[in-house]
Amino acid sequence: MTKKNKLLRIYKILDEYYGDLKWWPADGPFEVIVGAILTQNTNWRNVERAIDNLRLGNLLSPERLRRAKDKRIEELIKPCGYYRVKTRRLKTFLDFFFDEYEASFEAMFSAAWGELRKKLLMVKGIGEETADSILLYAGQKPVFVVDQYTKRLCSRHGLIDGNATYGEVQRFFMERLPADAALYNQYHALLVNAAKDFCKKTPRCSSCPLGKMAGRPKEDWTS
DNA sequence: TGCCAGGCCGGGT
DNA sequence: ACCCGGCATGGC
Repeated sequence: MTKKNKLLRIYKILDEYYGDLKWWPADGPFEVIVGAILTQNTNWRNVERAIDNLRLGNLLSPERLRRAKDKRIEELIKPCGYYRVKTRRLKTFLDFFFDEYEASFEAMFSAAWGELRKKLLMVKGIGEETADSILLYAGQKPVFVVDQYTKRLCSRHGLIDGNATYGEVQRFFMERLPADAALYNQYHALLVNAAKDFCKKTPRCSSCPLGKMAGRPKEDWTS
């Protein structure tokens, strides 16, 4: 079996198990980006509260959020933690967004995504995962997103080395899968769900839909 | 009750 | 090139 087919087979198993997870389905790009920043090292549940507060405060637009006082934003996003640094990161992104693209998402996403990725990484508060989440989930660019869940599930299943870097894990997927944003979107969501359900510190491998794959030697998966 | 959650930065080796 | 402390709230 080819490398590509093995990752697609994992995908198929998880996709049939979970169905279409529809991460960030109909929210506009701005809400996606706000969520990507607010969820840094934070439970999504708490992020939902913060975003709801921003919406109720009528601040879920680039123009209004940019004008809002830091103190007001801090109060609204408090539930998701790190509220001072995250307020600063939202404002810093907005400065970039207005200065470089005149607050146009179409302009921002029109360039080649590799160039946009480099620019996003220069924005204070946007690292690799946040940049890639913006590219994939807000811009529908074919960029595979990696997080702690992805790394843990992959290393538990012998797909990657436990101390592989972000770029190494990302390349592992992107070299073996077609460059398809819809596929990457669903795949990442599936990996996160599977890791949460079966791949915690006390794993539940017996009920994992990938159970038959667990514990196999690495060569079994990457050859 | 402590540990963890969809990271990132800055300063130190 | 890594390694670490700081950032902060809510859930189990």
